[in-house]
Amino acid sequence: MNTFYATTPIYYANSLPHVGHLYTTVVVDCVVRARRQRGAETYFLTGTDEHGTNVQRAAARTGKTPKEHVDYIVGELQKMFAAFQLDGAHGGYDIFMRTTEPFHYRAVAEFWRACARAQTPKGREAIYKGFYEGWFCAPCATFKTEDEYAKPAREGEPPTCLIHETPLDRVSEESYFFRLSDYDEALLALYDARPDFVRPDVRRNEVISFVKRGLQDLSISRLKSSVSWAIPVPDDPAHTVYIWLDALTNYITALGWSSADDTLFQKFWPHTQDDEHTAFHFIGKDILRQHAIYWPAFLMAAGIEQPTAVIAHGTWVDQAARKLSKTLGNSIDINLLRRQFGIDPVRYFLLREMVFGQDSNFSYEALIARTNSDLASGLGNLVSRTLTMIERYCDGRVPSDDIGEAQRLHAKRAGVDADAQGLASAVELARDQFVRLLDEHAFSRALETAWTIIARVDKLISDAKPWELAKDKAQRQTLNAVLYRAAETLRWLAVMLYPFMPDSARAIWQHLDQTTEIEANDPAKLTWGGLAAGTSVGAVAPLFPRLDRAKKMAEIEKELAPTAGQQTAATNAQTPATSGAHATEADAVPSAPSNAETSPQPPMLGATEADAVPSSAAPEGVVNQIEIGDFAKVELRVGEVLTAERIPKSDKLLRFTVDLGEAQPRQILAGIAEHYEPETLVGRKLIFVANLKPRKLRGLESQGMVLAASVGDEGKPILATFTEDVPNGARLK
RNA sequence: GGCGGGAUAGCUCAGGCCAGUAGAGCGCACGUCUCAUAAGCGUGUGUGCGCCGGUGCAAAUCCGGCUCCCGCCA
Repeated sequence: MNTFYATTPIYYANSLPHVGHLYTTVVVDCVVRARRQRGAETYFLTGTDEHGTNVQRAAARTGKTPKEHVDYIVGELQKMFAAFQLDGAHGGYDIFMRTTEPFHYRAVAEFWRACARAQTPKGREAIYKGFYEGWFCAPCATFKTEDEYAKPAREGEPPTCLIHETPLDRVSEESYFFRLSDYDEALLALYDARPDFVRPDVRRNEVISFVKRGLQDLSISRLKSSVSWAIPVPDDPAHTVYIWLDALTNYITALGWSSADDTLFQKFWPHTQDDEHTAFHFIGKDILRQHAIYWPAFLMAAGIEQPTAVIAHGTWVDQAARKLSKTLGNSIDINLLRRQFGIDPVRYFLLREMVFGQDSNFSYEALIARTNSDLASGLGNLVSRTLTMIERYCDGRVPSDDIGEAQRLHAKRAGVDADAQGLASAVELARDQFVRLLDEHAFSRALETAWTIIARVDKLISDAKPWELAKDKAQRQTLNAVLYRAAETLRWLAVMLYPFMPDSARAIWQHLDQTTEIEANDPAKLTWGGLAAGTSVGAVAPLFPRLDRAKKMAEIEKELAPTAGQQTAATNAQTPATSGAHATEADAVPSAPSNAETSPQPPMLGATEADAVPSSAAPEGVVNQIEIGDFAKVELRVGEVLTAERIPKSDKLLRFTVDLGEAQPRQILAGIAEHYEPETLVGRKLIFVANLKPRKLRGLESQGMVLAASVGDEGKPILATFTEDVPNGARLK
């Protein structure tokens, strides 16, 4: 029997569930269900990557231990997956892998030892001890090269991360290295021998050109004193394992590699490259390098066969082509999606709208449009009209397809073929194309193909006009044949669409009173005529309700308003919703170093950017014009935050000391504590009103104010900042 | 700066390697039907192959140059 192992990345336990998690997991769920139909024995892994500095910090911020923190995140993810029926109980993943499991600790140590024993292709030891010194960005979890950080404004201060704008740490410590530099030729040979190893081609090209440029050895440990929340290096407890080595290894430790019971590993991990045993890693394109370079190199060192392929997909972006992130306030509330649209329409949208591999826009408008045109008017309506007619004209029982010899003339007169040959071969053709496209993970095109079948049957019905035939007793068999053909096509569609929309497919399946498990039906083996005459169709209910666009948008807005802020307490998640992002890398996505969680306004609601911002009554901004002299009265200056702390017993206030280029730093208070963590602001250069009359707040004098955009109905602040370096005290005018 | 990908109808995309009268879906307009979820079917709409030049009887497709966007790298 064929086996098929598919993985999502294990999601970094730093951020709450977002569209990226949902998308990758739905993709893998769809692929796995499709493979099961095709007769493969499958194993579906998802899970969480739970170690590292970022988790440690996020935990500290919320006053939890790292374990408490990751348990919380895991709970949220599992709740989300269960709500979307992606969990094991609903035929989804087989394992929710957690890197904090004891068996993983043990197996990672074993994996490390296996690498340490190994010789590189160039005959040297694969792991060696060295010394690493460099500027390290904790949020990025990587060392930064000279052009990846901004030089400090003053001598003797640390540079700042260009991405996070936070000061870098000078990390110089003893470290183990993986001799990645010795694997370049072996990796290139792998990509060459197996052109499908990295998909799609764009990504493959990227990987190859990266490797061709030469690889640097990879630091694969941290001192336990600097990163304690991690797996210990075997036989050297002063060190802990680098997060990516830890995380990537999960794909085999989850299968019991090196454990007493490695049945799953033996069964599902490829031991040779053939079509019988395949293993696919589905990832977001943002974590390509780790999966297409590091991981294969690690596997080579450990002497383990490679997976079948690493498949990278694109990112969901908003209409301005920006990544969805909470910081930008354009993130999508996936629980809202489920409540407002339901699981299957959301699945359908994700798989239909994104051309797999490319980036794609996410908007509620598009989701409504898809739901209405494709699901309600298309599939849902066809099911409804077919079943209704069977109910009305055939007493609710699927009629026979037979048109007797004597009746053929009648049929011909009504424009109906005597046999279903024409329809059957058209549907078979579409089916073959569908199966092929699905194999290639061309989800959107596979669905397009399935929809050609729907159009074909709609036309069949329109042309044959069953409602006319029903009036003519002589056309009884013609009517029966038409309705049979429509119903039989629905059976095919149910089987084909099952991986995409399991619930809806089952609903159709049950209407046709099918007793076999739908998943046991291989679409490639569908044969025409499988539906038995006499089958009772049961009561008809709409599969996909039509949505009133305006009403739905209003509901979404309404639902977004009160939920904003609910998530704030959860965790400090710098959450770029890159698809399937492994946050170790995902955090490298530009995002303000804040825990600005709330997204009070739904910026994706409007068709244009202008719509995205709730507009007050102010007409075109012509009210309240001022003279240039009025503006000149305001003294705006660049200030660097030297210290920042919460004010006791105040939820909102932060106390800053700010260098405005003056002899003494100033004390300035700002009401942004609900949205920014003080420690993330130290070192940042912000814009201040320097000539504001001092005033006392909570007994402390504030000698100015900080500038921030006020976003949404809640007035969520987003601090104004510079993308280039500016000297402290510089005047804005 | 280097490498890679892309620029096709209002929108989302096919076609491009093997050049032969510009495609699909959505949207929009009109017509039509009434079994059906204001759904279906039909017709039309779109005056679109980023720009310039070359080879060819013929170029979205091949060649050269350019512009813009995206990704990876430096």
